[in-house]
Amino acid sequence: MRMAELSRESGVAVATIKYYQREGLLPPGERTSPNQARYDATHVRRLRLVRALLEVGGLSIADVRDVLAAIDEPATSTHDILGVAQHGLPLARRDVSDEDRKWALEHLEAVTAERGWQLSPESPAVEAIVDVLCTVRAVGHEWMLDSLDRYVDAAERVAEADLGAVARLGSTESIVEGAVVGTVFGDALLVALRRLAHKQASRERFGDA
Amino acid sequence: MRMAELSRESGVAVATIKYYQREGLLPPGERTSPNQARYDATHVRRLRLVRALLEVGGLSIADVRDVLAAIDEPATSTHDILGVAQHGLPLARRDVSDEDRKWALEHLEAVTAERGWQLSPESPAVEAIVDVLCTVRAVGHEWMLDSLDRYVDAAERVAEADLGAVARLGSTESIVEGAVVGTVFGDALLVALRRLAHKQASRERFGDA
DNA sequence: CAGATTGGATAGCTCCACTATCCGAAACAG
DNA sequence: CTGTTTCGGATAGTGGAGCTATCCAATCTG
Repeated sequence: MRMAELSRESGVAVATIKYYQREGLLPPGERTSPNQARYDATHVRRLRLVRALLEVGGLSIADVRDVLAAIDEPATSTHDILGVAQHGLPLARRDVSDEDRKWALEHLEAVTAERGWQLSPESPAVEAIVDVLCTVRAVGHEWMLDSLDRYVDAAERVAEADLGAVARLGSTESIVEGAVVGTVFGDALLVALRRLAHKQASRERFGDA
Repeated sequence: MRMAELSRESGVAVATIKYYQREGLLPPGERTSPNQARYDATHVRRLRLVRALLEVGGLSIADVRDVLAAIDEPATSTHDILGVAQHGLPLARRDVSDEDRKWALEHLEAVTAERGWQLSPESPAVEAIVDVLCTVRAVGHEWMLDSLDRYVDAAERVAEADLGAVARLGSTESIVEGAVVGTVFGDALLVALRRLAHKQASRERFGDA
């Protein structure tokens, strides 16, 4: 297929496809002559993934480029597939004071220790959690920490499901793509489900007014 | 306090504070003369909340304005406090075909029915979930649906914790602010904890390589 | 062969979240 | 009281992100 068909198939404007090519989000087509190229189903698929990461995942163009680079790497050991998937995925960050950071880390350790989790305070995930906890305190809503244990519990459960799902993927296809997709869209799914669960729990607790 | 001190106290540049005032994110100070004003601790607090919603919550200026408007409304019944909090909070949306939408809704109903959840297909949360499910299918990763039940379970658990926490807030102060803060920062917290849980689960499953 | 389409390069657009400058009035230091 | 700062308010400008539009010569299509 050529540019126009790729555009029709994927629902992305021609000019936008060209832009994505320039930005390295879409590999070049197979050349048929010095200034003509042909595309195939892999390009359609990649384009759909790019749009999904941008729209649902809320990633920036640069984030998408990093994530795709991870996907296109030859698969590493099963153990760090999720690590590779996480590498390049953004988490909200903030600067907070060292005292605050220490305070938050202690709280986090308090609830993860009993589960035997090993925290490396330098890891992006821990830093992001610490940032959120500090922010919550800064706006005067420390009470949220009371629920931290339940949050950790919920995160543990979905993570187990995620690991199981990824392990079930045959290693023939791109497990890494599965891990990335699962991570990004899993976030969006979890957030939306939480909203729905709020409504439901509120209905159960306070009746149908 | 006056502008300079408000700026120092909150860590936000004077020009930015003026911008937030223009955008309606910060109420005007108390006038002491036709062109002078005085600010107090409520302004510092509000400013910190605005920054937190922007940076951690990833909200736009317009979203923050909507959320603050909800917070400043006189409190309604306990039942729909979370509804008010949700109103104005964004969820990723996409356009998908009606067939896809129907397919996703059936899957969602399949796992929520046994919990006795009532879905209104028009609600933002349901629409967002449907969008994500359709997107997951569009990029060829339907296997994620196998975990949907576990996700719903996790969402239900955190929602219960959230409701409990909000109910524990005395009605004297702004419960609505608590609900908004809990919703927005709870999202960020859950997402970051999931990343950490992935690492931990991967370590347990595949050993320490 | 005529007209449309292609890949590629470049310039421009809109939106967003600030940021900088200017002004005349008020505050403060001496 | 005087001279310097700081104030609020208004207006214009900045830089980045994510496209979008235009132009070109080469190539494909009927």
